[in-house]
Amino acid sequence: MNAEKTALPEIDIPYVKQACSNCIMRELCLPVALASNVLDKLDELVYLRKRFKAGTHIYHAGNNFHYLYAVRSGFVKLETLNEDGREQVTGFYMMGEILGFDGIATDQHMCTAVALEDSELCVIPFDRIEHVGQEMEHLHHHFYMLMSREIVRDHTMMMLLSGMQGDARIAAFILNLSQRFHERGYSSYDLVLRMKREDIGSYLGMKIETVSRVLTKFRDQGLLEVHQKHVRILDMNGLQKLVGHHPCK
Amino acid sequence: MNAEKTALPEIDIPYVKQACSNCIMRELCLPVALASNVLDKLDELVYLRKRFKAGTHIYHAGNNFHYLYAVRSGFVKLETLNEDGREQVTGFYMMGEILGFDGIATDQHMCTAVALEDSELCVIPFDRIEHVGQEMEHLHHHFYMLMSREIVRDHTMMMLLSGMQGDARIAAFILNLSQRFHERGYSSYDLVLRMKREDIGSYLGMKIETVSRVLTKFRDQGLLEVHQKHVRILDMNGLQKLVGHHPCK
DNA sequence: GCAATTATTTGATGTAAATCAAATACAGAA
DNA sequence: TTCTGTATTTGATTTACATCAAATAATTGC
Repeated sequence: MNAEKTALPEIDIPYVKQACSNCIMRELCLPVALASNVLDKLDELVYLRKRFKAGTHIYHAGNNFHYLYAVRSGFVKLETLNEDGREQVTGFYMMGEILGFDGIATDQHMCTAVALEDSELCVIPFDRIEHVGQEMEHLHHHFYMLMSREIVRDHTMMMLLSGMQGDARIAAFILNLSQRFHERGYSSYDLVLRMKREDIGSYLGMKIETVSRVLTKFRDQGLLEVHQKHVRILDMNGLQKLVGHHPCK
Repeated sequence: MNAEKTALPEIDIPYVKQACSNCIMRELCLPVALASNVLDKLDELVYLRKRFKAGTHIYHAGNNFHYLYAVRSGFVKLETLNEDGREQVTGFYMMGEILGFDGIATDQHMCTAVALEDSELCVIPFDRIEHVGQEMEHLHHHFYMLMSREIVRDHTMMMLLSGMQGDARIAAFILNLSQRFHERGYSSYDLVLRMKREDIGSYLGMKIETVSRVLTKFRDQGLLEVHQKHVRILDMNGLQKLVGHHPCK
């Protein structure tokens, strides 16, 4: 099966046994209140780590669905195939976040996941999650929660796309990244945008020229400092105002 | 707790015990390959039906999360609260579809669900789903599937919002409704739009004037027949071309 | 039934952002 | 280093859509 070439056979090549119990990302990634005997069980579920070089695919639209992927380090973009074949970015994932939920519906991945930089992901065989016994039952709750969170996030994104204009979209995007970095213990003021302007544009529904212009404008207004992929937030409040303060259609 | 007033206490007033095993919507709603003894179990899980008058709320953003709702008849819209307090429609649900997944993430509903016409919903206590025993384990798979489907649908919506312009959005919206009606055994050519133009506009990210103009244009082009809420598709192919044929930004 | 309210359509005008085009900056290879 | 391709920025023009405004149609209440 052609579609399988990328994801499956490679899985057993560069792998390291990885214990969730020792993982610094556990709090964010699988923050189940786990007794230590349950943690051992979890280690059996998440049984390998895999490295992906920048630009390589984690899975392709059409691949059979087997795994969820937890980002340990790096940055991943999700692209959904449009009716007419062109791709659009529908999400970005950073450390501690889990991707792959798009595959459960039809047992085939509906999107393509691409590493934006060299990344390390934990590979979680989904059928093991589904067949955990009674003692691991609250693991189901955790995955329901993760999926619900993704649904809520997508709704927020839909609102942003249908209700806000360029300035507000970029502001919301920057603030969202800022918060996610902050939650992970990084500065909420100094961000590195791992994706290209093109990806940002695709995600936010605007052309790269517009993305560029808005960023320049924000710089001129003293909201941001921009040096290619590095962005420093100078006026967090100003950005928030742009999002909340009726810059809508 | 004020937020609870709407959803909870009312739940036990006008209720009818409803057996999934006899429900005509089961195929679409909970199409688990069920042995009949398992079906009995299911009947215990989905234990009541409730009527909602047009315009009434099924749940409010902020309500504590307890139930999922399966639409038996009628039409429901989902609204998400924006940063600045205004609401935007993020989904429509018709018979056989399940809503409420937005509540799992934080144990509070993040959106508001409103009946667009007199509707009848099956109320599914979510904690029962989560605590089904081994013999009902594949029910988890089914709910994972439903949630994944919602995620995929939202991604499609994001693509539509960020990548297509007015004409294509409306075309995609009509075709989507058409298909969903068709799957339920209704005509895919004669549709009744239960929602207002305003809701359509909110959902598709355009002003009602634009929605109206596009519909008029489609009528003039011979793609549709429009009589207020009733829409008849005259040229399915033409609509599909509009969606697929690069009418994108 | 009629009046009052609400929803929808149609028209004229303004604007945000796409498009077209070209310059500049940056990154990797020879 | 210089060359080559890619990414980003900046400018001029066009366009899709929002906005403003008003007419028409459909609902709702009395």
